[in-house]
Amino acid sequence: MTLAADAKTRHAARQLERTPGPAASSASGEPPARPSQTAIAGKRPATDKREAIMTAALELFVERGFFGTAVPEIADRAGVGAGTIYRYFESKEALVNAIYREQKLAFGHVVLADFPVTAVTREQFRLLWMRMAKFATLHRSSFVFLELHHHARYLDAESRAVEQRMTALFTHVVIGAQARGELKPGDPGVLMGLVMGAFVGVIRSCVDADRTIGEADWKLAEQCMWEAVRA
Amino acid sequence: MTLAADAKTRHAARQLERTPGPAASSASGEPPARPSQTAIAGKRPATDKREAIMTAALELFVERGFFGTAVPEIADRAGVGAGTIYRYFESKEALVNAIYREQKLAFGHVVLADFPVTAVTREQFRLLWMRMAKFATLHRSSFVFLELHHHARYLDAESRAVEQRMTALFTHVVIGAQARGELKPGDPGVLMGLVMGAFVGVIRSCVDADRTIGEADWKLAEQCMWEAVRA
DNA sequence: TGTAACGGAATGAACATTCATTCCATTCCC
DNA sequence: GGGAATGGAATGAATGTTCATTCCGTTACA
Repeated sequence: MTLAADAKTRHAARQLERTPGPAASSASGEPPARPSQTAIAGKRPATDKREAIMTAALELFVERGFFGTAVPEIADRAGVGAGTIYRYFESKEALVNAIYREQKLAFGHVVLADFPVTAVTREQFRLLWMRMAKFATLHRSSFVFLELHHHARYLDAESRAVEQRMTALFTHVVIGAQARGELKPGDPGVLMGLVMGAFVGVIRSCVDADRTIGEADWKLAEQCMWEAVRA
Repeated sequence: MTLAADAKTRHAARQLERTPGPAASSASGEPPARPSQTAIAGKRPATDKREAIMTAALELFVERGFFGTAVPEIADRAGVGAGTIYRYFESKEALVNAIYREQKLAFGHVVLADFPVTAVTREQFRLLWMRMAKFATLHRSSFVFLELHHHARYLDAESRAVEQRMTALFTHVVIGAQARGELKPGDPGVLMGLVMGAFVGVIRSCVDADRTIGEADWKLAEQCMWEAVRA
């Protein structure tokens, strides 16, 4: 079990990508015709509008929620016409799904890149926590966005799959560590919920108090949560 | 400091109620004329419609979110006409605020009633956790609702005040315990965020996995989180 | 000049809220 | 006691607004 878990995690970051199964790529991501794509090099890619739209939408979804945000508002903030959004995304729903996947994968890559599969659990835990902290600090709204849309009904199957793959990876790490007697026994889901929830709770407490989270806060919290889950 | 905290908590549950300050009672809660109210005794109160509306709305807000829920949907589920809702609530926004306050106060009463101010922190912690668990188990959607709307922009000043009063109470307990050397030092907000977040995380992990949370899960989680915050 | 990208007014659907009407428990009058 | 009158509660079709999406005239580029 332990070995399986480690093997599963070795190329963890890579495994988050879409499974190349049947009917996998048509879902709802891309518009009928993606603009320009023109030059192999040079020409600044026309995708900077796509990015502007995604950035604006992400911010607004965080501020007001999905249904609370009007598409023309997104267009305004992105500095494009309302119609332009539909050149890049099939619908508002496709847009939120594209953002979700992009951010979830970005999070996965930051957190899981070169994961030290052979290290002791104490070090793995510290690394995971601190990488999550780094991501959450650098991309605060992205992190809040992911939390907010964690299980929204407008997420499609592919977006849910990205989430599930990530959860599965963590679960294997936890089960392995439990088997080695380095983590408390008990339902792995509960332990992970505890840790992830606590992490979110720290961010939320600081957002609420309009305070920034310092390195010291993160270290304190990390120490606390390690003591929470260690065997 | 310790004494202040204890004194502040002695009648904790009572302190959550609205401060009778100026301009406090006109906000947006009640309809122009509350129906019937007819008999001093006997006659079943016409408020069962009000309750039906609030119950239906709470469920739908949890399922679909505030903006994702249409008022006629609420009316349908409550078994009343759409117009009836406006006899009891000034607007959709007033409705969600009424629900928020009701549930937040209910939570506060369950958790803080007869709080043992003189007990050692270990026991206070266990009691708080287990009472929260009780509330969350008995009123799952109420708890999810409170989490979901924690900082929604459509909450009015009074609703936010209810939330703040509760946070303030907890903060005093934490600061007192820290002063006595029973909890880890550090920003009380971070410690509270850690614990509350972890609590929510456990619930979420179980909702996600479509699993019910047993007494054993709650005890494990409680033990974990005590070890997280104890000095 | 021709082609593709763009903007933003136009469109139709869905929404929150209103209001003219119905319903019914109670009161009043004989 | 019985029948008519009363008025507040309830209703749901109607209303005006807002929204996601489309459409087409304009712009930018090759």
